[in-house]
Amino acid sequence: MNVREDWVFRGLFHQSTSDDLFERLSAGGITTYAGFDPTGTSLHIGHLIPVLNLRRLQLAGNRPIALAGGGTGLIGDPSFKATERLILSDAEIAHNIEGIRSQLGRFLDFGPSKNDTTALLLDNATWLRPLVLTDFLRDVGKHFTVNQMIAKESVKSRLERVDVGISYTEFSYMLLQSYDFHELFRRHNCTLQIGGSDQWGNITMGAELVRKLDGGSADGLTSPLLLRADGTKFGKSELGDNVWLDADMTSPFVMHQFFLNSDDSITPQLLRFFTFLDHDEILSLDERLKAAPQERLAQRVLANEVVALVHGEEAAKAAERAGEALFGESIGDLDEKMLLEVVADAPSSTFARSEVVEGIDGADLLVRCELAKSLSEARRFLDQGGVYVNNRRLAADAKVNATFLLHDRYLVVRRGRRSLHLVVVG
RNA sequence: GGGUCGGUGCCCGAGCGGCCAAUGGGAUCUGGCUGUAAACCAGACGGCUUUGCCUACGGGGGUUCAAAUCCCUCCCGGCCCA
Repeated sequence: MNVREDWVFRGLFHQSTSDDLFERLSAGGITTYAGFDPTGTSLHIGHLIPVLNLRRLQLAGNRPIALAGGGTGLIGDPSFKATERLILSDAEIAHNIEGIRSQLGRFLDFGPSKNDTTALLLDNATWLRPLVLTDFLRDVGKHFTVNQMIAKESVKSRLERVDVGISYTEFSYMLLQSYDFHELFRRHNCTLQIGGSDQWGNITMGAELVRKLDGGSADGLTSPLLLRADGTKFGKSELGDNVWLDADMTSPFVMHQFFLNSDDSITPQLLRFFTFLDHDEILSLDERLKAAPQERLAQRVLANEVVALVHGEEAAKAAERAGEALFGESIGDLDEKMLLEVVADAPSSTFARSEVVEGIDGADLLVRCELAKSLSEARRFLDQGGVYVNNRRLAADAKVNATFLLHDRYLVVRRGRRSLHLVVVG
């Protein structure tokens, strides 16, 4: 497999420390690592990029190492961050690593392999925590000059900001990440670190440390950071939440919708970053996107591919069906199982049958479903025609009674385009 | 500590005795258009028992028929002096 061709095609290549790195990766046998901050119990789609890149390299015959930052997570990476990071407790970090561990197995092959490409998951707490400060300063610190450290772009903003500054703790972060590279080189003959372009400074320092401390040769390879058309960070849902890989935190349906709604401008790049589709297929989707953008074929394929990758084929199909039902045909035609699937992510509440039989005022219903903060607001929504029951617009003066019930016990209340609430009659 | 300018709705920011629930911009929300989009257009944007009433313009007190607007005081922030 020609790794260079693939990475260049996909736009995954930003910078590397060596001209023949791709050729060596194509030949296989290189051990590569990428680090993950255990700041949450789950990875999100932003983390997925380096994970999938590790997978790409594994498929090309190299060994990937996913390094959980159980040690560095105690410090916090200051790179391009505006303010000092919150420090997590030992217990939180240990808990988070457990969550991440189970997710990585979906993407990297940890099983035994003939040519030694078995993935590893390591935690840098293993070697960072036992470090003795004086030894570390003498053996490692000596190889860095503060001059080069303060010259790094990644900490520049923090050094310039007298109001927040940067603590000595965070300033030390780059030494620890460099030390990781040295340990991985020493323990596993790991000679390559990959990451986003914001990690370039940290990566090259690590490669340098490997040379100085071990006399070895180590490389770095970075990918461009993924940005949306408006220049903001990619990966947040409409509500501003991260899109998590954990199905309990972000349902497959929501993730599917997230990718389905991708901007035309960024979709070709997403197809390259987040899927394993071959080049011809991606090019033909690019064409289709240009020729018939309203079909959104590229977005559909993207959404299905990513959800299938993260949650499996079945989940991807179900998410697609759910979306079609919710936005396409009348929701009243759905069978009960499908109905519940479509609204699975919506909050729900239970009403007594008697009050539904009596009839509920539209404004009251909205407030009780927490779709309006006050009766005044609820009336506004009704007057503006922004309220729907079972996907049918509710007249401002209408009462909702038993004739509205689906399957004799459900009401799907919607305010505007996307705020849903399920009422279950008990 | 002295002086001075300021603290207005989610944010910015007008208003400087009645016509102020308070101009304008942004954010947000709803509708229209559309591709479950962007852009654009329209409307809404304190609460309520909604042709009216109540609570609001840093806190408290006062003047007045009437205060976000004037006075006193306290708290907080900027700037200048010490």
